Amino acid sequence: MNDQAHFRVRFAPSPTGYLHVGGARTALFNWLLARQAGGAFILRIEDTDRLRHVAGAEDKIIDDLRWLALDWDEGPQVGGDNGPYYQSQRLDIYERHVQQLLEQGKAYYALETPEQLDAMRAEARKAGTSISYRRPDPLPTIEQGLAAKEEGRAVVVRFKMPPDDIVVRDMIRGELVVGEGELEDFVIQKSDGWPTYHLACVVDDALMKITLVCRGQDHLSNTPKHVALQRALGFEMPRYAHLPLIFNMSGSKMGKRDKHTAVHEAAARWVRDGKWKPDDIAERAGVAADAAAAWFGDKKAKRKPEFQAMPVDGLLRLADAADVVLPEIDVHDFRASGYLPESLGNFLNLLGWSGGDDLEFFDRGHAVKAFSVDRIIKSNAKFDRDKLLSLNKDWCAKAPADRLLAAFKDWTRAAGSPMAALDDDTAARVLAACAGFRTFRDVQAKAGILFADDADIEYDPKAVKKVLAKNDGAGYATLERLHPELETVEPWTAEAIEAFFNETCEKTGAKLGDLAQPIRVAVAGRPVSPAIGETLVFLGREKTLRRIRNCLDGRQS
RNA sequence: GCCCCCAUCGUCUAGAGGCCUAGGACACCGGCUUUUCAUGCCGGCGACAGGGGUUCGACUCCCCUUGGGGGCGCCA
Repeated sequence: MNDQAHFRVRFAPSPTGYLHVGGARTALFNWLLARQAGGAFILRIEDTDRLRHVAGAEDKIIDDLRWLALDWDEGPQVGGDNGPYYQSQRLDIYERHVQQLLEQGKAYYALETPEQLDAMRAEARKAGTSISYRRPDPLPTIEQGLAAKEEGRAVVVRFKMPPDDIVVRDMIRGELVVGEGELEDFVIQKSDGWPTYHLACVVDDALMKITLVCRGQDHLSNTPKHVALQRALGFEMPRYAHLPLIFNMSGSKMGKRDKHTAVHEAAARWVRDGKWKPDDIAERAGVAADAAAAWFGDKKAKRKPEFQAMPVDGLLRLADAADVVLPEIDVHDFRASGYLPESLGNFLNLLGWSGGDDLEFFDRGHAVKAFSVDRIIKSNAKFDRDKLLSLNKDWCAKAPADRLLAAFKDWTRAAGSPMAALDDDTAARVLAACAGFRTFRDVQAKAGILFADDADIEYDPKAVKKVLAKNDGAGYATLERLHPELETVEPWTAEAIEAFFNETCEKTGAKLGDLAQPIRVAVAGRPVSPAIGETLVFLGREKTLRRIRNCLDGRQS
């Protein structure tokens, strides 16, 4: 019991953008561990990189964690006894520890210039070794370091790596031994006085009494450094669990670059097909015309930094205009695409962990009970969106109606869908009429046009040809015939409308599709919509008749 | 280049020496249901990276090769 009360884990994101799915998985696993043990889950913002910091990113991360229902016991917004929880507010703490190491001779001021460091690295590479920094002999004294600082030179503090073997016990990977001389003296304080990740992380984990550090495997190689620091500072060593990484299906890293690449490929294709001119693209993306011309005429341009730096809103406008669905990378992207947090959480739970049974569809409650570190998988995983899509479909199908409705309303508002204005009852009926959808975007695609302005209808030429124009305009003839009859259908309900269609079929010997499809194309512009009765009810009689009329009036000979 | 980690269907994974004719899910293919698109139901295709050991017996243990990944920053 006491043991459980002392169980403390943390999630420590760096505010350089939205919450990445990999980070979300790490957060989830930590949360699961904490809830299961009855321990504490701490959120700490690692904002020690002033250059890469993105304004407002921490709030976005916090928002996405909340959306995923991963609540924390200590951290931003909730406080706690071990704060502050922003590293940028803990500089005095780090300074104190750096001074301590300095005074004890366990760290020293290092005066090398970037050029000297580069030279050392090149030399090490040639010599076939991975340690490049050579400790100066004799070491600069504290006085010398201070004096150099006075002169305005860039001075950092390096940790003096002790000549010991370091053993890290990882709960997932087992024992990891790093021998003497395999680690170099790394920087613990930058020349601007801010701590590096290694120092800040070790100090905070200790002061925040973290008992288990569960993080991405990309930190595995750093861990021996952390252990050495802990020893030097007299800290207790937490337990470690390094999670496998998550990649794209192609095996590439899931990064925000993927979005740029997707847009670039689409835009370049459109330029090639003559659909767009670089000038149009420049305008939409809000960039200089010559830049756009250079980017989209050049296959390799997508790798250029100027292109990668393209502003996000411009990117989104482009993607929207080009009908490109950007690959989802961040939690935020999945929100925008109309996924349920339940299914994203469920899916992430399955990446790098398995319950050992065939159960794949489960809620958080089950996850808390079933989760365990020894069932975490060692190998990296690929993020299969198809599987997520399928899982989301199942979650939508099984979610309680009120829960689904609430999530749907959130989404319509965020997505700026015309369905955002619907009352609850209608929205619920739309959801029911689209049953079988995979994401809310599917609902939008199927029924959104019914609630949009008439002018927003884009008639799909293929559908018009096949359903309306074919056979000497048989479909148009059907519209002419049904239009007046639809005026008299009473009441205007799905049942009555369906009954009307069925009766007409019986009378004329037509098949339902012969009647419903022309109507569907006329009112939706495409051969896809909910069942014909519901479709027309959502539209209302007036709009139905008007759209059919408009369609007939706009008929091309 | 150096150090480290990993390795079962296309993908996520089950498998802790005989339960394996290697199981499930997604994807894919075929069929059925269906007023469109979906959904749903039924069936099918499909893997132990290669080579050496250890053992009466290896997907399971060991070694090598190959492949994938990470680290080697005044990024985290």
